[in-house]
Amino acid sequence: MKRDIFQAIADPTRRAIIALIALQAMTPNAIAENFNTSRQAVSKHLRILTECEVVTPEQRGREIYYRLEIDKMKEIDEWLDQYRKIWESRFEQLDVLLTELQQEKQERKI
Amino acid sequence: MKRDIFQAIADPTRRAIIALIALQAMTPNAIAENFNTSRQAVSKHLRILTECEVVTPEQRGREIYYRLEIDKMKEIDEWLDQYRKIWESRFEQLDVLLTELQQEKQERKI
DNA sequence: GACGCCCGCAACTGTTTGGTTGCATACTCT
DNA sequence: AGAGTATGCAACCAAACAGTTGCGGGCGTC
Repeated sequence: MKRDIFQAIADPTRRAIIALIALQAMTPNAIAENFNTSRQAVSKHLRILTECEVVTPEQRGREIYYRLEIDKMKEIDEWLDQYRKIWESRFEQLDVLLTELQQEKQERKI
Repeated sequence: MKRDIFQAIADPTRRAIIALIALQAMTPNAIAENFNTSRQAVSKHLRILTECEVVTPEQRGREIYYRLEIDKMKEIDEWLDQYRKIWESRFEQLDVLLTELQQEKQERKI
């Protein structure tokens, strides 16, 4: 079964889990208490997130803390980069257009 | 039916379509020719992408050109921003740690 | 107007997914 | 060792999804 980061963030519940554990690792029970979902549902999402390596389990006694692998988020950032270039170049084009219009205005004044 | 940009990019075929039409609008047939998929399969993905407003159809004669709404990509960028802050702060912490180690080294030399 | 493209829509199929329920395992505390 | 807690795993279900097939409606050319 091939999973990727994009599938991981496709589900709103999973995005909520990611946001929740971003700042500090949490246990499945603690996560489930934070929004109205059953522990088992959270557990299934955590399994998927673990498979995607977005999240890493850390056993501490009888509890398992799940920690966000922030580096995986960078993968999305890298993928987005190709489009960032496009919207930045569009912005530059708009900028060029605006300055051209400004120049025309100036020339007409003369 | 609620769709969002994250569902749009969850499917690899859809990411390929997005990448394909990023630079210039294309028709469903033209898109389908670019990778081994049927026209109808592409058409279904385009419908989902249209519902997510990632893509906009433009009728020209009997052809329909699909154009990428690059601004929708910015939404992902904005969502990613909260995590970007985290990994940047981690990097800074690492930096602080390194300079501290460096200082200790210096002090020991004295 | 008739034919040939380009395309969306509806019906159908096999697969995946999100969620629930029940059970087994492992650790902690007394 | 026994009770209680934290958790994963398998089985099951309904809904969603990706893809195929067939059909009908525009548009353009002859």
